[in-house]
Amino acid sequence: MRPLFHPAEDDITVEGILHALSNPTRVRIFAELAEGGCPQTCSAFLNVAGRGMPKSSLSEHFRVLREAGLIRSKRQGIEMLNTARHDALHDRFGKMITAILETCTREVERRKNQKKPR
Amino acid sequence: MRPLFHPAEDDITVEGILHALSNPTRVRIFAELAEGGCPQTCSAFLNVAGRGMPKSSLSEHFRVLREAGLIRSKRQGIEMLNTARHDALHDRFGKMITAILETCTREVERRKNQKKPR
DNA sequence: TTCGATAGTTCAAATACATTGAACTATTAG
DNA sequence: CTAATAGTTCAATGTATTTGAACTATCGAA
Repeated sequence: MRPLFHPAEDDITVEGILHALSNPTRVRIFAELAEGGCPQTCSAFLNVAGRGMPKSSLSEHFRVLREAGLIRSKRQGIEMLNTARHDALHDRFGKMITAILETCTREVERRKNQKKPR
Repeated sequence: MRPLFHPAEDDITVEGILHALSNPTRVRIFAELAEGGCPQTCSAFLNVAGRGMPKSSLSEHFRVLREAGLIRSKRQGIEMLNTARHDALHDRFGKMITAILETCTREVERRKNQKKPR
């Protein structure tokens, strides 16, 4: 298995971040990693979109997040632990990422409230 | 020619916005429309990425921005005038969009400064 | 030290999306 | 009517995403 690629801090781009976060599954994964604080395995997200997601698809989503520089993945025994790369992201992208996550959280709430009055 | 589709304010989604802005050409177009203030024709952006861009590609980029709810396009005589949909975007997405545009502007500067010391 | 279970990756095929040259529509001016 | 200009649409091609199946890695038990 080839070693997992993590870009250097300098090679992280705003396009890469926006592309990675423009997918609803990925933004939910990243939000949990960034806000939750503690490292999470990949399989913790198998039911992230309600229906179960194929693990090959999940693996691909983690790869995109990793190669955009948003997360760091590290093997710990049998599983993989993923964390948000707070340090690498804070100075150049912190404000933007915070705004994106806030907006996503708020919009999820909004949709819930909109669905009820039927 | 079928009439141009603009989503209702309520149908604008954060995924749609992030997807639209995850393309460097589109984010540059939107930045100019949002920051410049005055309406702009499509062809004003034919040289947006240095090299000339095919007008069919440009048309497609404008369609994506329009259908994400980021811009409004209106025929004015022979040409099309495009404006940022500030009102529709402000309350729910204003902060996020501002942060994205600020970050993109700053990152463009950063790349310029990085290229010089060669 | 092998077997089985679990976690995740990689491959390859199918499907979806993006790009673009060429043809088309719409408007204006002469 | 004709020509010129602005932009859209179509269709072909190219690129990216999705996913089942096969594979690798690690651990614990026999």
